[in-house]
Amino acid sequence: MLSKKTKYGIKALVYLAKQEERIPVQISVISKSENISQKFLESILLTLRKNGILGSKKGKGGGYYLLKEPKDIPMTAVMRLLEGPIAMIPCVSLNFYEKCDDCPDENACAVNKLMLKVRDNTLKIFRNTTLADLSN
Amino acid sequence: MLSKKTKYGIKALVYLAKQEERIPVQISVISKSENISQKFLESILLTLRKNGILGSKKGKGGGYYLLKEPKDIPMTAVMRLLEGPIAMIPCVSLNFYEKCDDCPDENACAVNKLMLKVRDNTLKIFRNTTLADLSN
DNA sequence: GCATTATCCTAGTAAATCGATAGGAATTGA
DNA sequence: TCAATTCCTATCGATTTACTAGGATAATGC
Repeated sequence: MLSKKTKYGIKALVYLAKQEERIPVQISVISKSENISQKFLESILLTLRKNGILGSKKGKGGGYYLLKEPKDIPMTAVMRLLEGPIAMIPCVSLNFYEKCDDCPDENACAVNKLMLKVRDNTLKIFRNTTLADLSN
Repeated sequence: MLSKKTKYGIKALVYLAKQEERIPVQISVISKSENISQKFLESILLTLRKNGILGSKKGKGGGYYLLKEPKDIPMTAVMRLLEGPIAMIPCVSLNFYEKCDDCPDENACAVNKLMLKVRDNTLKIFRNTTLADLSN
């Protein structure tokens, strides 16, 4: 299940991508437009900034803005930041790999086999979708 | 993230599918073979039985067995039973649809658009994969 | 400089979900 | 009757989720 954090984060990014110019947009503006709790959105934008997706400016006329062009922001980056692993199970994750306690042999595991297929497909979608694709 | 419930459920089903004959297998046998807590597995097999995937027999020589041939059990059924929705967000779910509170127009929603694509792909995999495919 | 307007940062918290566990009732076979 | 097994309900600690609170910090404009 996609968390609200990720959902709101994507919506905010799309909102920023749709702006004509890359000038700072205040949290309050985005939160009102997208019906997101302002304080919650604040924490989400903060992590996006800390991880190089957004830039920010403090004080009057401040706010958040995209650091790159929307076409250069793949959804893999956004998903991994906000949601965590793209795989449904750690033993098939590229970036968050972990061995299963109960499983003696991954190659013989049916769950591994199935979830690997799912991950491959999902990954392909997120890799081939950028913020630009979502904001048209 | 795939829950342990689903993971264990799939493993148990694969174990049963691999049996030569459709005779009852005890919970304790499966739990030992697959390294699953017996009590937890018990509750999982119970829901699989209550939903027409497994049959059971009580008393000595009792246990659980598949009610259908592995090739006739698609992963969609198993996933929906144990994990719930296949979609990552309710607004693109076929069997567990729910409208988003914050979203005035689904068709204009970027998250909806993206997650619909993911669901389509994942669904295709689960539909085309049966228990038989996993137990070879 | 000082007030205002914003982000920055750390904590906390209520509710839900997860991953079990406990304990006994019901049923079956020998 | 007894032992083996599933059936069923209830509970529980830990973790995660979706926020909220409250102030620190920085930039702007007068």
